[in-house]
Amino acid sequence: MSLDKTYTPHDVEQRIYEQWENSGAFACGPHKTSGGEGDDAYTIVIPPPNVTGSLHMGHALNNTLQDILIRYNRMNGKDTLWQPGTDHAGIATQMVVERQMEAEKLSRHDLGRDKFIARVWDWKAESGGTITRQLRRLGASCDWGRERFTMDEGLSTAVQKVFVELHREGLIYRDKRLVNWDPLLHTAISDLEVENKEQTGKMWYFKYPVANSDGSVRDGEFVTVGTTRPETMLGDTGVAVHPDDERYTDLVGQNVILPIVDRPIPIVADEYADPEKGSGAVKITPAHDFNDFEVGRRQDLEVINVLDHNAAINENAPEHLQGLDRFEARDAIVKEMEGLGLLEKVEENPMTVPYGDRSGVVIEPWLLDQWFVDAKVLAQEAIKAVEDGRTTFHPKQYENLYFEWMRNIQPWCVSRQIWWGHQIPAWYGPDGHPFVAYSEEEAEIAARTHYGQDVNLTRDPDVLDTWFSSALWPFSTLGWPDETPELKRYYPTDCLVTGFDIIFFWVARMMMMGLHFMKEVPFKDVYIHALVRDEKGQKMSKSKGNVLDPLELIDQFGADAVRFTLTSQAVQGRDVKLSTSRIEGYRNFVTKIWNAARYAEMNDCKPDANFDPAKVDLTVNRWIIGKAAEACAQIENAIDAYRFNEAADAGYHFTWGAFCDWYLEFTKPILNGDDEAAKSETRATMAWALDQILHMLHPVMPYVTEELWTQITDRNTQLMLSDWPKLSGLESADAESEMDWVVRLITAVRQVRSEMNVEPKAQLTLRLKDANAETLARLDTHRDLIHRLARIENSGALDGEVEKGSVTAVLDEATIVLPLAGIIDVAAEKTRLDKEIKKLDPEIMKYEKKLSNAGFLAKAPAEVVSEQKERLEGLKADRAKLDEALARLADL
RNA sequence: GGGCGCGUAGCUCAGCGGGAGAGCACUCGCUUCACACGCGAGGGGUCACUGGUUCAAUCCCAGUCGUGCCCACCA
Repeated sequence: MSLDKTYTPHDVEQRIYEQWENSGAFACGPHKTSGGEGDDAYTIVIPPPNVTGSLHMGHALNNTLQDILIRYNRMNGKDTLWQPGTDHAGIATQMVVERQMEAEKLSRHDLGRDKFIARVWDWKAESGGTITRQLRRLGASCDWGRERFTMDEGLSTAVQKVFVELHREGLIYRDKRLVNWDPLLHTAISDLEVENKEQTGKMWYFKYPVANSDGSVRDGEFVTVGTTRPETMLGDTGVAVHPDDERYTDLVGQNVILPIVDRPIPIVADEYADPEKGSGAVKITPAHDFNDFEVGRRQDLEVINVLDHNAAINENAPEHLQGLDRFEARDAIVKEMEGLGLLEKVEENPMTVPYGDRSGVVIEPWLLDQWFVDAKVLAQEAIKAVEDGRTTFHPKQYENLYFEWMRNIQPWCVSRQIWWGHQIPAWYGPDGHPFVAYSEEEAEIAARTHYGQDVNLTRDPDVLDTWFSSALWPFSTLGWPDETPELKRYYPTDCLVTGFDIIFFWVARMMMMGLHFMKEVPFKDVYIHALVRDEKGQKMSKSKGNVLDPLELIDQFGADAVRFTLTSQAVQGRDVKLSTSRIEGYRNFVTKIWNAARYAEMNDCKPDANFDPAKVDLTVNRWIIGKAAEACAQIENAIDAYRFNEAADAGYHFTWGAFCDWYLEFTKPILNGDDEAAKSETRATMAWALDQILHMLHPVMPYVTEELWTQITDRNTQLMLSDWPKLSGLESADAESEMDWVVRLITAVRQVRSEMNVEPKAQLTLRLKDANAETLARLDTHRDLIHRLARIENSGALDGEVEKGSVTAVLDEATIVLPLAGIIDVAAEKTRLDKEIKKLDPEIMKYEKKLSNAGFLAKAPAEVVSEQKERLEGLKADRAKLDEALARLADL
């Protein structure tokens, strides 16, 4: 079998993936690699994508990084579990299905709850597999046999148990308070689901007439209040002034008449009113403003709700305004106030307006009975766990973000007035008393005890916030509340890989729930990666329509190229901006690897099981082995520190810069020669080095490496299950310095050739002047490859004078002499030398200045001083040789 | 109003107390027996600005300007 001339990812990827998956290679369990015992577990739970979703760039980055960690640890002998699954995404999914039904002119209420939910399940069955198929295309090595869905039976049991237990502990409670109401979706949402947007709005100043004690209006006496939402004035039940505000001292305790409504409302003294702002008096609308609600509680004000669930004016308002939409009502009220002569002024006002992140409409604070989680209590241990390092964030600075939010955490409103989700396990008696229980039967028993007789119970129609079930993901997917072997083995998980945008939504809540129910952190490390943004630096989102499709890129360039690009960009704390040219560049890298493998194959370089990299003779071979060891260590260190870009870099540079650019060229003379022993060692070394490359790059580029692994050998194994290289100790300093010299010699000759416009085909003579014995020995050892790569036909030491018409270059103690009589272009050579000198002189001055600085000599570490001295001497010697060369040139 | 981050080659970005780097783009030269998705050579940067610490600052500190994001109940 021989390798195809070109690598076509499209043909290969699907086949390879099926082979992996069908062989059971993804499955967890202590049966993995050939060498590893698999004693240590390594676990990652996938951030479950929305079941409605399809793969976007953020997923691609997120899952590429997880796959790197998983594949790397799997190769290192760990029993790895990458737990996959999807999220039911309550509101998002319900919206998708409702939108579909709109085409049939159906609402969910036409169907009824049961039928609607059945329809969502149908939809999930039909298109719920999209994203997991797409993750497969990316190459994700998840244990698909363990795939979970947040509304699976087992996970639903976990949700129920958590709700019931937290309720019994008093950490979930029902409360009537203002919540963020989405008037389009008709549900409450949590604080986090509200997006505050900067806008320029208006501030209207209304005059409220002051009333006499008998209720009549005092002529010409008003209290001015400002508002950005005039429609809420219909629900005003008070006006607050600061207790120390002397302007209003006399009015406290009296009433104003609320215009339009003609209701007397009290003027109260409350520190909430800021004398500095506006008139110093503020209207209080407890039913429609979070602050006002608090003031109302303190001041015992009436709470009058004037909006219905659509945020239209309801029956508590004057008849002529009822039924108007909130914004229509706003206009109408302003107009009416103006007509009454009670509009003092209107100002432009910069403000932040709350929008629902799903619906995109303005959110209304609305008074409702809802279920709340006492996050303040649960946060305590979660804060501690990060403080004491049981869980560590990478990069570390995200811990601040976490702390800040956790320390100021608010009660978490978890009930949602939608149908798709986990229905809250609460039943109400006739008087509305709630019974939280595992089943209706249990609730009935509790009710019987409570009421002393059988009563009819009604189940709470609400469902839980989607993030409630996501918060349990690290243990619910492992079987909790059952004490499964998996739970014991894989919890706590090792690393959570996610974007900073869901630290609050998800990470924080997993920490709270994990610690509360498992008594252990859900993950030891949290790796926060950057967001993949669009070219304007904006977050990609479906609603903005600026989403790039990773699948198209995979089609175009292959999954490996896309993965490598994302990895090379995955720098801690910096956003990823994708450019096609970059992906193209790494697609070329994939091709390069392929071609290198083809070359090895053509030269009969087959892996030899008996090859021992510690026992090779030839310097070139020891050199590439040492380089492989270095690269491998760099990759290990990089992955261990979650510096993915550095891992990608190290692999790239070793493969292309060392192996392809130099090693394959270095060894051509050997492979074409007739020294059988050298040939055989070199073949084995090349095959070995290529093997190391396949291993090292596998976590990032699984497909091409696996394909080559299976194609270039007849070993019946999978690369993904083979052992990570253990190369420490194979580094070779002497081979390194020797080959480095060869590289510099060749480069120097090439430079001269290029700048002198020497005919590319011309074979030159090379002489080394003033070369020491070691240098001459090196020339001798590597003569063949030097001749080949620098196009030299004859080389050796130069004993006499440099002959006229030679070009020279400096290489350590020696001078490279290239007799170019007849070819040399004097002017060009002078230009070249001048250029060199121009580069050197400022350098020399810099070091001279530094070394003449007494402070430097006295305070800098000795090794720094001597190093700088050496550097200066080297530069000076180079400079002297350049002068000599110039002098010789003058003779011509 | 708080908080976090960023400003390094034309573009996208690494690096970071003692010799300025990569990919792409650009220039020149190559059908060199793996690869033109290639090979070789090259041009290009007061490392935003100002001040401080230090023997030494692109790197540490302070401030300024520009820019991005997160949080916040500002009538």
